[in-house]
Order: sequence, then structure tokens, then C-alpha cells
Amino acid sequence: MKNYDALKLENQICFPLYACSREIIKQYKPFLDKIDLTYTQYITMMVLWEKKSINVKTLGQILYLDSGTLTPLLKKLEGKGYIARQRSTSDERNLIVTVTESGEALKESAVSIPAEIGKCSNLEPEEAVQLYRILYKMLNDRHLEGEIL
Amino acid sequence: MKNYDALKLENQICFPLYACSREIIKQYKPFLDKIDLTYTQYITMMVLWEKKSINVKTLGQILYLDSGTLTPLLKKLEGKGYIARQRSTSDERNLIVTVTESGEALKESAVSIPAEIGKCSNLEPEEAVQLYRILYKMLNDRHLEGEIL
DNA sequence: CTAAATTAAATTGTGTGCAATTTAATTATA
DNA sequence: TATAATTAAATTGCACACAATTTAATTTAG
Repeated sequence: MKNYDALKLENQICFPLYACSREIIKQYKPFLDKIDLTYTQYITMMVLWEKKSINVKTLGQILYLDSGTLTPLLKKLEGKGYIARQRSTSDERNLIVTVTESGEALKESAVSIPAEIGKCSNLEPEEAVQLYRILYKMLNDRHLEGEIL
Repeated sequence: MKNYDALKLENQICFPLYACSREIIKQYKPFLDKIDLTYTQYITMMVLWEKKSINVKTLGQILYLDSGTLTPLLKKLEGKGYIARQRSTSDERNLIVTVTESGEALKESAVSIPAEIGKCSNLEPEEAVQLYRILYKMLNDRHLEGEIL
């Protein structure tokens, strides 16, 4: 009788990653609803609050998202007035995204969210550190694949 | 000058979880394409290979998915011939999902996938163990919320 | 210098994910 | 026991994700 244990859900590492990611994003929802952002829009604004100005390609590299996801999302954020979209004059292939004043003001409403979410977590500080380190190790492994380095 | 560091992407724990989950699911794609399954269909089949028969509600509790996601997905798996869907005779509110012979045969084509994916990971065994433990701790915390226990 | 190759966004189409509502079946209660 | 409450799926509507293709701008090569 062949052994199929490798196919059991409980033996997967990807499944809890996938489930956990979605469960935590759900925890954000009540807080993000108050400022009318989805989770993906929220992390997009995070990058913009930090960078002020960025093109779609670079934004996509940071968020691990492509234009198929970002183009409609950025149009929505533009519709809400939080960002502006304009083509680069030096290279019109590039779309430059910038934060508006209204988008900058939104940061004030968002600043308390990380602490609120932190309260919901029962992870020990060292567990959070371990988790963070391991996740970025996996992400970087994938980033570097096929590169010269 | 107020401190907004908590809003930096690099200070989030949810973001690498979200990004990592999607990146690893992408690694599955070439293998899952060969057996014509999406990742969500794949983990659904995993549960069915183990349980043989299950109703939608229980399946949803295991996978952290609701009927809004599962109903169309299960119809697709039924269309591919891997599962059968039928109402319970004892309680017609319940839909019972069972694996077909074809679905059982698919397990043979899938059994090598976990090892193939494992090859792509550069995690040390103890890191994988830590990651697994922390993720399930977070998942269980959420599962138990608001329960008597 | 110009055609080919490359690049960046946008578009298209499919498949989730999930909140909210609806439908149908069952259970609890007045 | 008729009705109200509850439960399980299905449905609806919106927002991602992402592969594949298209469009337009820029670079590269011959």
C-alpha cells in the first residue's frame, strides 16, 4: 500500500501560510472599512506614504503585484482622490503615481491601525521575529532565483 | 514631527505573509497545470483524498473558505469528473461531496508534487518546523476567538 | 537611420475570496 | 402544531490575482 502522507493537508507548509494570510487580512477589514480601503489598497498606500512618488513597475516589484492587479486598483485610489497618476515626461511608458494631499491626510487616520492589529495577535515577540525572518528569507530566495548574483 | 514608522511596509508582519503565500502558490502552478488543478482545487482534493466524503460546511471549516468560494469551485471539480455532489438524504440542507474513481486516480499524479515543491525551498528543516508551529498557533488563536473553551 | 527587440502599462479572461442576501430545509418554541 | 428561528448552500456583486495578449514608447542592432 503506497504512502500518500505527503498529500495530507496537515503536512503542507503552504496551506497554513495561505490560510493565515487570509485570516489576518480579514482582521484588518473593520479598521480598513473605516477609511474606505481594501487591504491591497492599504499596502499600496503604505508604499506611497513612504516613497511619495513611484512608477507602477517599481511599485509592483515592492508589492509582488503586476499591472493587471495594480492598474485597476490605482484607478480606484485615484477615484477616491488619494493618488494622482501621470505619465513620465522623460519616458512616457512609465506611469508615475504620487500621493495627493488627501492621500497624505489619510495617513493620519491609518496610523493607529498597526497597533490595533497587534493587539489581536497572541504571538510572543520572539515568535514574531522568527516568523518575519523566515518569511523574508523565503521571499528573497524567490526574488534572487535565476539572477546572476 | 510625528512618527509613522508603524505604517512602513517593512514593519508589517502581514505583508510578507501575504506575499509569501502568493509566491509559493505560484511555484505550484507548473506542477498543478499538468493535472489541470488550481491551487485551491488542489487543497480541496487533498481534503477529499483523505476524507473520501465530506459536506461543504465541514470542508469550508477545514480550508477556511465559505460556500461563496466553494460552490463554484466544487462545480468545476465536478465538471472535471473528480468529485460528485449530492444532497444528504437525512438532511437535504447538506451537500455531500465525494471523490470519484477518476478523482482517486488523480492522487497518483499528484503524489510527487510535495517533494518537487520541497526542492524549491531553501528553508532549514528547523525553520520549516518553526514556521509551521507559528502559523498554526496564529490560525488556532483565530479559530478559538469568541468560543467558550 | 530604421527595423527589430525590448520595455511598461493596459487589457482580457478566468478563478478565486468574501460580505451580504436569498432560498430551502430543519429545529425550536409559543 | 403552526410559526419563528436557525442552518446550509447557493447566489450576487465587488475586488483582487495573474497568465496571456495588446498597445505604445524607447532602445538596440544592422
